Amino acid sequence: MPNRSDRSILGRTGRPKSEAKAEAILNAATKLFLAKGFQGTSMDAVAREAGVSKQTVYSHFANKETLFVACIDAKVAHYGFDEAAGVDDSDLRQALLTIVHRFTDLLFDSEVVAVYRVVLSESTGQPQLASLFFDNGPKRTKSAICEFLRQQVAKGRLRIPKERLLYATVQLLNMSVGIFQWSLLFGLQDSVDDSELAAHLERAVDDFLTLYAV
Amino acid sequence: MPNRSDRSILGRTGRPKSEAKAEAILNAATKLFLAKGFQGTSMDAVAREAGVSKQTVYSHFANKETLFVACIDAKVAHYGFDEAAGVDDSDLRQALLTIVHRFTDLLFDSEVVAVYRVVLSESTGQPQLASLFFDNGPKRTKSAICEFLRQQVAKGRLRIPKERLLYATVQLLNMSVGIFQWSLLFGLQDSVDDSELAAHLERAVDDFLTLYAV
DNA sequence: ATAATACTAGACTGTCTAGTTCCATATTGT
DNA sequence: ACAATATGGAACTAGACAGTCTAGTATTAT
Repeated sequence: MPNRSDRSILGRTGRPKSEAKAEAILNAATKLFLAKGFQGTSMDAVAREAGVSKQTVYSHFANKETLFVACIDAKVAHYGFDEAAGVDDSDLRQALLTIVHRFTDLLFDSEVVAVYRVVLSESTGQPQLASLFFDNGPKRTKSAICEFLRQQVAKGRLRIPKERLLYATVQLLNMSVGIFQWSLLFGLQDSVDDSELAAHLERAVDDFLTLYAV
Repeated sequence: MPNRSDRSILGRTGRPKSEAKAEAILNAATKLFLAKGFQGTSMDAVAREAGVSKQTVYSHFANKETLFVACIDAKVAHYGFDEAAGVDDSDLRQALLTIVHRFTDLLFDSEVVAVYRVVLSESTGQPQLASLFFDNGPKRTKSAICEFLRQQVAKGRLRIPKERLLYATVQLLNMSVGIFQWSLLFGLQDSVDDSELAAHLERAVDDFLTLYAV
């Protein structure tokens, strides 16, 4: 793993590593890992897809596992969800609708679905991978939305006991995903009908408000 | 696949296939598939684990895929969930609690978690596998519980519009699984604390009753 | 220019894999 | 007894894989 960002070391000479190649490798590997899984992807295929020699792959990433973790890491960082903070909350119902729409847009994105699948299948052999994904993905999302709910409680618009804030957050999200997430994960459908989803989310938010609105 | 149940063919002679060996192969394969996934399991390993020659494995199951599907099929058949029908419903809240407890007991069973994981990871390459699992597993569970709710509506104890019965069923189940299922699937924890789960399920059922009780 | 490093192209090792085939032996129905 | 089939054990094919190595070429800082 000391193969990357040696650029910063002073007194370094010779031809520098190409960031462009590193990125090409990462993109190629991500594409293959998400499509074919960890074991289904060979380093030769990564090199071929990246238009690079295998040696170069190993020069940037120590081994297959390192490369895999780097791919997941990059994807998780890319799909951030800290946007619940900036939602206009003048109308609470509308704000919640916006939030759950953003949430499902993220969760039902085909690439995110693929990440879920591949992380799940490799999480037995690599427990730290699951933490890496979970802590930087779902957990951050949950925290952001939980914080929004806490603010609404503080503003006197929701009635949620402090010790139930996390429960209520998960409840809102679980009600929002409905049956869609499993259908997508299992590949039984490859996209969600927009109007069907919108109707579903309205019910979920209304039920949530029934439980917690002041 | 014409390798099995040739027993029924009339005029058959010679040494019959051993059902015991077939079962040993199935058990060994199931164990390995659930622990190491489809690609992570070799037919040699299955033969070794079953205490049987590879030839015998191929004599009972045409190929690796057939064997895999047979394993999933057997597991799904074993973990049936048609028990919602027989629940004593004199006390509705208690009946719902019993049902969601049975549901989570099933869903959080370590072997069921392993089946979810392996089916998910192989569902891209084998879409019919996902259907096999989904139709005979989660879908049957959902139907059983949906039917129970329908009866309670008929008895005038719940108020759920007919077109929302499925929505309400999924809602109850999604609220019940909470964050536990993901933690288990990702291997972040390997069991659920009983009292924590019990408290969670009480809240879920109470919320459900708040929404739908007459 | 020179030294240091990155990169390509490919050969190569050692290991694993699925699937097939051969043959000797075991077990069964007729 | 006999024919038919199952089984064990092992060899074999044909190929994939991760990772290493070499040798030549390209690029860069000094």
